Amino acid sequence: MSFDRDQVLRAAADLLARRSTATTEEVARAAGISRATLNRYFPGRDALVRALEEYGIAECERALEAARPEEGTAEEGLRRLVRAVEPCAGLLAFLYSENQLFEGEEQNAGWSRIDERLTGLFRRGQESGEFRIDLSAVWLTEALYGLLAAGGWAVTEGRVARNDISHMVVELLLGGAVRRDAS
Amino acid sequence: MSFDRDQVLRAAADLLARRSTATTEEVARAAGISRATLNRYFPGRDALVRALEEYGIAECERALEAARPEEGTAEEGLRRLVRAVEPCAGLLAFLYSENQLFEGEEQNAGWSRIDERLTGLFRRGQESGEFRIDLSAVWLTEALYGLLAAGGWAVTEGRVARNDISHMVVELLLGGAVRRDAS
DNA sequence: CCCAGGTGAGACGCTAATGTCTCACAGCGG
DNA sequence: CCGCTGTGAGACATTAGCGTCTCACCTGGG
Repeated sequence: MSFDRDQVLRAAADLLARRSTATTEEVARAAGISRATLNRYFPGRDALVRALEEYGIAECERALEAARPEEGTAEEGLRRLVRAVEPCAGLLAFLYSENQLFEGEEQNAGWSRIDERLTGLFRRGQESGEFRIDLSAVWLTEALYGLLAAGGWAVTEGRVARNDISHMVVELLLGGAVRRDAS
Repeated sequence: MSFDRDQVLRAAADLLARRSTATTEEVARAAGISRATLNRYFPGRDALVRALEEYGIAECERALEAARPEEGTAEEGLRRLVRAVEPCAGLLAFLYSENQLFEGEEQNAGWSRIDERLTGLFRRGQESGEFRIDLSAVWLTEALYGLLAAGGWAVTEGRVARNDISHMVVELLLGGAVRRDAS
């Protein structure tokens, strides 16, 4: 059985998204390889987490690529983006909470790129008059992460249906809870 | 120096809200007591986390008590509630992510009470016509937790100002990002 | 002053998780 | 058939964190 790095990363992401404290032994078993092999390719748990970070960043950038958030209205861009990024909400939730631990170290530059792109989307919406300006673009970005993570966890706990996440997140983020008659 | 349970819990909450993986040694030092004493009163890290859970639940219930979410419009209730609960956003973020780990065990009954009360608030808003009904009350509750946690983390990372959290959370939750002319 | 209770400092052993190493074996190309 | 390469299984040492214990010390009440 030969080693498939991407398949291992996907299995690890699946497991760690559900149980962030899983041991490397469990990760290896979930990936169908031995602990020795896992350590050969990812020397240390940190290396695995870093690799997962790269994987998550790549997924996000693929989603950004597919969603083209700078085309059309900002609202349309955001809708496309959330729909594209929703499949990896669980992984994002894991990385989001994991990031809170890397206190001293500077975070991966990939996140900065993604942050900037998201913040840029919200800022564009503000400048075009679509989005309100009393909520900063930085906060809207942060809120998007938070809602995606909340959605991912709510799904794993069975509180909301997986298929609803995308709708729930984007509708709340855009429109809020208050009911309005006209669109 | 005599033992002050509440002061220890507050110090532990402060520290663990920032670094959820802090060792018991660090917690003891932050609380100004020795590891031995910490272990005398909280036998095991689990016991400490459980005590923090009780503490957080009590804080939430105090906030609920003070905010009286069932009085006035649902929107007013929510505004009062967020303002009252915001001071412990960091602790809530810690407990929120910690809860993801207690897979098998049933969660503390206190959370269920709080969940129900929050869900009840959102449901009341839906029934009175204030809140939209295409976002389930359960999801709105979950989103409130997620936004509070995101706000808490954003503050510890210096992305948004502490004083803005309450406004940011409640405005986004109620009104969303889309700009509207009339109130 | 003396005593009792509580606390801090530190040593000790235990456990889980990890990283490393060895060895056998299977697949594969010569 | 033979050697090479990569993998799995398991043993092993190491480490960090935890829980416990002992003992000295301090402090407050009698």
